Amino acid sequence: MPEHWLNPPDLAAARAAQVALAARVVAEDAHGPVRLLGGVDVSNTRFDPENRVYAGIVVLRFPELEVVATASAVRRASLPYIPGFLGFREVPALLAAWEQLAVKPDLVMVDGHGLAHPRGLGIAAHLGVVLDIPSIGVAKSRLVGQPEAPLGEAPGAEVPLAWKGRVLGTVLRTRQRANPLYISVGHRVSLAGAVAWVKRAATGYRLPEPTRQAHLAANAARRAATMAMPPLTG
DNA sequence: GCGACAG
DNA sequence: ATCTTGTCGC
Repeated sequence: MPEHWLNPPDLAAARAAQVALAARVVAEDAHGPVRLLGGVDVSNTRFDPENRVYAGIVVLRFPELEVVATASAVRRASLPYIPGFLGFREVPALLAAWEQLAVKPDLVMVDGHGLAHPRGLGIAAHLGVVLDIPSIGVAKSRLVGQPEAPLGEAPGAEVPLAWKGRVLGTVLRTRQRANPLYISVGHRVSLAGAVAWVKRAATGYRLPEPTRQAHLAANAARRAATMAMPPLTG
């Protein structure tokens, strides 16, 4: 795997890497039975001169949705947050956490977009292709595209997310009176399959359990590290 | 040139 | 993403 797929020298190289990686995305259900669902997320500390990012990964048994494994890792981000280049900022830390995982999941839900990205390589697709594992993008807001029609207010309501005449994902309402989620293919999963998995992992909260638990894990890792820091004196 | 812009 | 407790509404 080319080094610049994770740490490009500049944005031009990052852009080229995304195009190359996007060509490797498999938008079809190419995976075995899913007994273990994974959830990944990253937490940031604001005003941190060191640009540290805390990655959290959780593994849940399906269909029970009980957490059976957790892992976390801290890395210094090589880039600030730039819309469209989130993967380069968070994937390295996620890979470090992945290595710490005692048991690997059969499919992972990522906090962010997959194919619903300007170059078809949101963080979910980025992570999926680099690890070559089934992945799904579960974003809380849109990056590109617009809903093709008004979204129903009932949980389960969904509408295609279109951009430039193409359907890149699905806008899905998982909870009444809560903003919808933006689901898209990450890798080795079809859009229909991605939406189905998110629904199967829904528990009444806005976020599906894998991503919800990953968010908690990432925050826990950050707080633990922060509280371990020696107090400033003088 | 201007506005939009995952986490 | 993050700063932050209680509070209003379903």
